[in-house]
Amino acid sequence: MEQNGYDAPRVRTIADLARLAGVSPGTVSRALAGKTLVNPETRDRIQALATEHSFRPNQMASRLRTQRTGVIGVVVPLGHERRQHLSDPFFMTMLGFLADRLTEDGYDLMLSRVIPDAADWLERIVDSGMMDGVLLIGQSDQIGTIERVARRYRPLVAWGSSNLPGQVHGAVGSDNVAGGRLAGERLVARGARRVAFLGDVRAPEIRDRFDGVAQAMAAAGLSQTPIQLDTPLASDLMERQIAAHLDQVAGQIDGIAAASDVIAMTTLRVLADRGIRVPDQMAVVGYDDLPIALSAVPRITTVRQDIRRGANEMVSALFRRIAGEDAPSVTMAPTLVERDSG
Amino acid sequence: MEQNGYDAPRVRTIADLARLAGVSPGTVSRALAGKTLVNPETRDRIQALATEHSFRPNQMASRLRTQRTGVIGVVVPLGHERRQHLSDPFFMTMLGFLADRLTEDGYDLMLSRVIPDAADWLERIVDSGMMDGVLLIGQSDQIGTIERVARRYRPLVAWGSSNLPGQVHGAVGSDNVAGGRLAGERLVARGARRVAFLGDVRAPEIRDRFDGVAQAMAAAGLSQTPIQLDTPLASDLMERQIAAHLDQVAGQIDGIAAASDVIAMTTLRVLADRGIRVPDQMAVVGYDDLPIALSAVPRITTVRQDIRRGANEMVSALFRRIAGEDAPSVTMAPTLVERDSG
DNA sequence: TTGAAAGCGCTAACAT
DNA sequence: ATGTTAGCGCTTTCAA
Repeated sequence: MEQNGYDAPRVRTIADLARLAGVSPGTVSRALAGKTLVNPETRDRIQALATEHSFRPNQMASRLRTQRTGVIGVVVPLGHERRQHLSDPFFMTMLGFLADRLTEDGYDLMLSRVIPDAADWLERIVDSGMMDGVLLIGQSDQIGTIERVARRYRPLVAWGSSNLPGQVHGAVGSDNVAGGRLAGERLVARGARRVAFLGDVRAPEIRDRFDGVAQAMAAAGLSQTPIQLDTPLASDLMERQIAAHLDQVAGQIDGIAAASDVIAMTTLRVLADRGIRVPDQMAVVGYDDLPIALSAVPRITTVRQDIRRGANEMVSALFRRIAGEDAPSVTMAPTLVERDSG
Repeated sequence: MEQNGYDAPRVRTIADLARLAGVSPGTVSRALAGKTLVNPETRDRIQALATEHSFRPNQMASRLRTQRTGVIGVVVPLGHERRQHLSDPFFMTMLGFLADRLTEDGYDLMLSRVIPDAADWLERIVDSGMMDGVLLIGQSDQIGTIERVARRYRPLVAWGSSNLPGQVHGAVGSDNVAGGRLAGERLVARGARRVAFLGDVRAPEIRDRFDGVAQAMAAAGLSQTPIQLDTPLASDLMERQIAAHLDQVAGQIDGIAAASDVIAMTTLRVLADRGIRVPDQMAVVGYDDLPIALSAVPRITTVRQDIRRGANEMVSALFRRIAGEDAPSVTMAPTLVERDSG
């Protein structure tokens, strides 16, 4: 079509198409939306015409009119850990599952990576009029902000804990204390008596994991609390930092609880460099159960969070909230995946 | 504010705010946009009022009016490999860098994961009127479609090769043949004489890498072409498949070129299970240089693609195209990162 | 410097 | 079953 060199003016609007079809814009709108109140014949004719001219209605206009955007905002707030990059495997895995699910349900996904220095970072997002709902991956240290906004903006669900009394925003998360306990118990069962915890406890979920490990140690009658050692998230720094930490506590520990599989994997790497055998001389337990845990040498024993299920729960809760229903917070139980590292 | 229990009706529109300020909507619009043609005093007064009522203009309306969306679409087409999940580390790393850069430049990022079964999947996206430009991560087997759309839709840049004669869409990629050659040369230098290539050559970039490896082998005077072995992308399947492959060619090969670091890492895992020492008995070279390559045991020798730079080049090219300028395709040279696995 | 008014392109009453 | 009309909330001429 349009091979004559005299291009017909491009069909850009419903009005254009209506003129071409000899009907009114309203009819075209109905026909394209597949509504029942149009004569099947006109509907087909209009749809054919639309295809022929590869016409697609302007979404911006449609969304302004219907006040329904078909977009879900997925926001990653980077609080205390500004250096953290979006490519963190946990975020990415979560994001992947969210994208899968939202796409299936016909929603688009708008991604924002925000460093919450402006006090109204979340307001800016929810009040932009650009999305039907917002999903937060991680609450970081922004629970106050999140609660404030959630008080008046319902379709908001966050990944993270829901232990706040009277909490109004929907939260989906796993029980990090229980997860930490699982890790601690495993280390004890493997004969560890003195363990180090690798992770930055300024993040509340990491703090919970640490507490869980400590509880397990105490329950086993070990008087010492775990040695907590910070780890930066950036991968190049992480290895050096972990190496420095481990050299410092060399000989004093026989077990390591890592706050994530990424940390665990880097730890294995550092231990291998030092000729320390895992798990014989040092038991290592990870957290998350990302695919890399399975490909590491040795395979990483880890506390599994069901990220796919988490993503699905988040989306389901959000949809319920968009529909005006209530959606309770959900806390999932972590499980221990026993492999070879500890 | 609004603590009296009689909430003032929420200020939702510019008209609301105008009424409150005793000016016209036009003036509010100008004031909020910080335009110069408003009296500084009225401007400040209006801005203060907006802050007080935490008013934020509706983006949908603004964008419809200005015909500028501030949104860049990032699209991952999953062609021949439908099972591939968005959480593929390469995609995710790329996405992370793109998000960083786009956020910096004040754009929002709309993510679509499409399975291109409908012939007009890309048209649907670019004609939605929802974005100012589109970035494609990977061309999959959709070059035809991409070219067709790019012919009339300029702001389109894809990650991938640009070897098509007369290619009209902008492409940013690395030279996969050269990369494959690098891998092959390294294996030869390490004493490998008979190598296997692990990767699915139906993807054009993987095919190029295979060809590069083959070229290197030939240049070294080795008559045998590499044995090509398919690998599924799903992580659980991948390990079993690789194990089966390697058992089948056991004893016949002394080097492995992996199409990605993920494949390389899984390969190391399988070799460790079989007690095959790397690199002494088997040299392994990866591709991409993802963070995991550095944490693997042993550290993976790999062909590095500068993903961060790639992301930046893509965005820069896209912005130039949005501005109506021309942006040539760019091909980056891969480099060899020598580590321990091969 | 500000106001009035005309749309951006679409949809949904309402009317026919 | 289809047409007419009035907006969605904003920006931007044009006029004052």
